[in-house]
Amino acid sequence: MKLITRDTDYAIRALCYIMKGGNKVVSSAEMVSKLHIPRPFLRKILQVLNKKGVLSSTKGLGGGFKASTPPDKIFLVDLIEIFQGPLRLNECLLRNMLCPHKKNCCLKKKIDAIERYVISQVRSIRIADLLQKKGGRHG
Amino acid sequence: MKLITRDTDYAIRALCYIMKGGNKVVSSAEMVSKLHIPRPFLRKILQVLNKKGVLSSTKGLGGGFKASTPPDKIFLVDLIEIFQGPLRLNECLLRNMLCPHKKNCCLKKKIDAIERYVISQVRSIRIADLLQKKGGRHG
DNA sequence: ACAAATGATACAAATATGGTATCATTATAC
DNA sequence: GTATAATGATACCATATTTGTATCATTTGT
Repeated sequence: MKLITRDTDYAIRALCYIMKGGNKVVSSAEMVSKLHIPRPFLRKILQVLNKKGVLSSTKGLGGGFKASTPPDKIFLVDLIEIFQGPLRLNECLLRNMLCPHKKNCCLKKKIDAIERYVISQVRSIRIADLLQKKGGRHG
Repeated sequence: MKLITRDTDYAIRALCYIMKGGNKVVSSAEMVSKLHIPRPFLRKILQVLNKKGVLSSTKGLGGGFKASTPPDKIFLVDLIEIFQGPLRLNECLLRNMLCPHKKNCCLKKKIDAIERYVISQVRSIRIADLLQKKGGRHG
C-alpha cells in the first residue's frame, strides 16, 4: 500500500525544484534533466498541476512553469488528492453495495480513526517543510 | 488507497464467523452461504490461513476449518501482512533503484512516522476486539 | 517563418487485485 | 470398497490501477 504514488511523488519533486530556484519559470525539459523523470510523464503531471491552479504555465520560447501558490500554502494532502483522489483508508465495500453492517461495524470505526489521524498528518505537511537544505528532494 | 484489501477483509469475516460459533469446525460451504463470499476465492483464502497456521483444517466428510489460535492472539496486522505483504506506506522508489536522497529525505521521515503510527494501531486490533455483539461482522 | 515551449488527448505496458476452474487427496458413512 | 463430502494444489483469467508513451495542435519569442 502506498500513501504516495509515483505521480504525486514526481509532483512534489517538481514543486520543490521550482521553489528552490526561487520560483522562476522552469521548463519541463530542465526538470526532466535534473530530476530524471520520464519526459511525457512529467509533462502530464505539470499540466495537471497547472489545471488545478498549483502551477501557472507560459507557452513559447522561454516558457515553462512557476508556482502560483507559495510553498507554505501547498499541502501534501492537496497533491495526494489531485493525483490519487480523496484520501481514504477505508473502502469497506462488498462488490457494489455497501456492507450491511456498515453503521456499527467496529472494524470500520477503528480504521476510520486511523484514517482521521493520517489525514490530519498529511494535512500538516507543506511543500515549505520539504525545502530545508538537509533533507531536500532535489533528484 | 486501501488499508485492507478484499481478501484480508474476507479472512477477518471468516475468522469472526468461526469464533462466534465457538470455534467448532466449519466448512467452507457453510461460510460461503452465510458470508456471501465467492466460493473459490474463500477457499483460497482459507487455504492460506491454514498454511500460515492461523486455521487448521480437517478433510473429508464433516471436515472444515477451525482456528488454531485464540481470537485475542490474532492481530489485524498479521492478517494484513499475510494477504498484502509487509505494511508499508513508504515505497519511495525511483524505478528499481532507491532514491539517492533516501537517507535524509525529510518527506520520507515524515511518512515513516505516520507509518509507525498506523502499524502500532493495527497491531493493537485483535480478532477478539471484533467479536462484540454490537459492531459485529457477520455478513 | 522557425524554433521552443506547453495543451490536449489517445494509446499501451506492467502490476495488483479479485476471482475461476480443475483435478488430486483425504476421510467418513454406508 | 465405493460413493460422497470435504480440503489441497495449482494454473488460469478478468478487471482496474499505475506508470508510462506518442502525436499533433497551439502559443510565443526571435
